[in-house]
Amino acid sequence: MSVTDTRERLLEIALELIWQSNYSCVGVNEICKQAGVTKGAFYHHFESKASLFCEATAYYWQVIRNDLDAVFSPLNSPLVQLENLLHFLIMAKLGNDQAGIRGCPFYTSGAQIGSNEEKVIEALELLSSNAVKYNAALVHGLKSGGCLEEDVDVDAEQTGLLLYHFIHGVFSYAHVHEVVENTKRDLTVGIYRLLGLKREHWYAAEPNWVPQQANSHFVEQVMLPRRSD
Amino acid sequence: MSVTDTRERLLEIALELIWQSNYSCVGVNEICKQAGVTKGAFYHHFESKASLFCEATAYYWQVIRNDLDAVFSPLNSPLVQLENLLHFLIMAKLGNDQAGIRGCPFYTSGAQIGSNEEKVIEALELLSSNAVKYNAALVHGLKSGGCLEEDVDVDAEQTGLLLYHFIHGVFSYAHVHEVVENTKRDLTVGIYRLLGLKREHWYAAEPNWVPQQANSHFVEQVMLPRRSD
DNA sequence: AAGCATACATACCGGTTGGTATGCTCGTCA
DNA sequence: TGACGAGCATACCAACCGGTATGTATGCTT
Repeated sequence: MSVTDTRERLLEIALELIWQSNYSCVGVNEICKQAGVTKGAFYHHFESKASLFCEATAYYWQVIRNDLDAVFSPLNSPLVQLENLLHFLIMAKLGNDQAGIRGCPFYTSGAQIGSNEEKVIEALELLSSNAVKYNAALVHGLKSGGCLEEDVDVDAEQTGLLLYHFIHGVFSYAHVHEVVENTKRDLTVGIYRLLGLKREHWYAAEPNWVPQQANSHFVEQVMLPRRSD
Repeated sequence: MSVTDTRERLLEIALELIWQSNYSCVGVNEICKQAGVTKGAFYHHFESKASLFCEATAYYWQVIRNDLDAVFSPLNSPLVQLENLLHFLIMAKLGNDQAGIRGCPFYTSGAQIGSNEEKVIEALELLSSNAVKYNAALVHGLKSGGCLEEDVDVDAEQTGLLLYHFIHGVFSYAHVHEVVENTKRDLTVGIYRLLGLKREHWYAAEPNWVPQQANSHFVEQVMLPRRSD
């Protein structure tokens, strides 16, 4: 195993475990066990569990921003971008098999970290603000394209934030209650409505986004009970 | 202290602590300490931490359903009900002082409980399904009153669920990131949009709901660091 | 007054947590 | 060839976790 391998492996496993469960439920021991390394290796590469978490957020963002850039590629019309987003969300959170639901690995974790660890909160804020920026750009494109109902006193930035809230609300619920069936439908309708998408554009475009091979290693399966049993 | 006092006190303190933080971060020791009782008393009244949590959900529901019934009183027009809901949410989550943000005490807790403890998941599901019912009733009323944009293929039940997702998304975020300023505005706009509320009814009615005195004891302050430091 | 159950208080338990101290094994370079 | 640091493995730690065993004060019943 090369030098950077162990480190990356720890990051990936940690992400996967936190994704399936959440920060406070995932112990250092469990991470090491799944990664096939010892605690000595862990604390050789990371100074603390929180530190790992910080680096994992950056790592996570680095991974998904490629996908997001593809989803929101300027080559795609705003309507295609929208359908791409929906497709991306469904794939990322539910996966191909639609077996288990992953929450956002970070969304529910914020409240579980000591408030003294400001670095972590900052990392989370960077993540969410970036996500909102993508959303806002989408809104802006749709608006310019005349796809949205007129709405003078609400700007793209705010609508992007509304989308962010809603999306995480949906998946957070789905993650906890393990219901899948209506998730895609609810997600779609909710986003359409929050956008104020004109009715004639509902389900109008076909998504052209496909998961990038480069990320498939990231979604490799790690077997463990979903919660802390 | 009377017999039922200790028990109720434990329930209330536990709720308050979970509210400010979350299930897995709140220990039995901390609950006992804040409640001013010993562990012996705790395990005299509750057979486990999870059991307490179950009873707390029921207790919580019993408390807020009075408020919800007042918010959604048939004496109020649907538009007033809507504004009441907004008012209620802001008051319940942000409080009068707008100092700290409380997440829903249960929303983020689901993922932190052993999956073997099915009872807890059931209790949570009852809670959320009840909330959705209230929302759905509101949607139905607004629709009957002709306040909503026509939307043939989305029923009241589904819209109620969308509202639920969005609301919890907003407060979950606010709770973690401790931002308050735009919460009320975002919440309002998002709900209006998800409802498809006709533009002429935005901000149209005045809420007539006021917090019930009976619940004020429930929101008593408990001092502790917000997260598990 | 005897008997007994309720309502706790105190002390303690095994297991797990995040974190550390120490030692070993390599490849590298003087 | 020998010093040395990077990259770990092993063993261990105090703190804390949820939970329990046992003692005790109080009040009700008979």
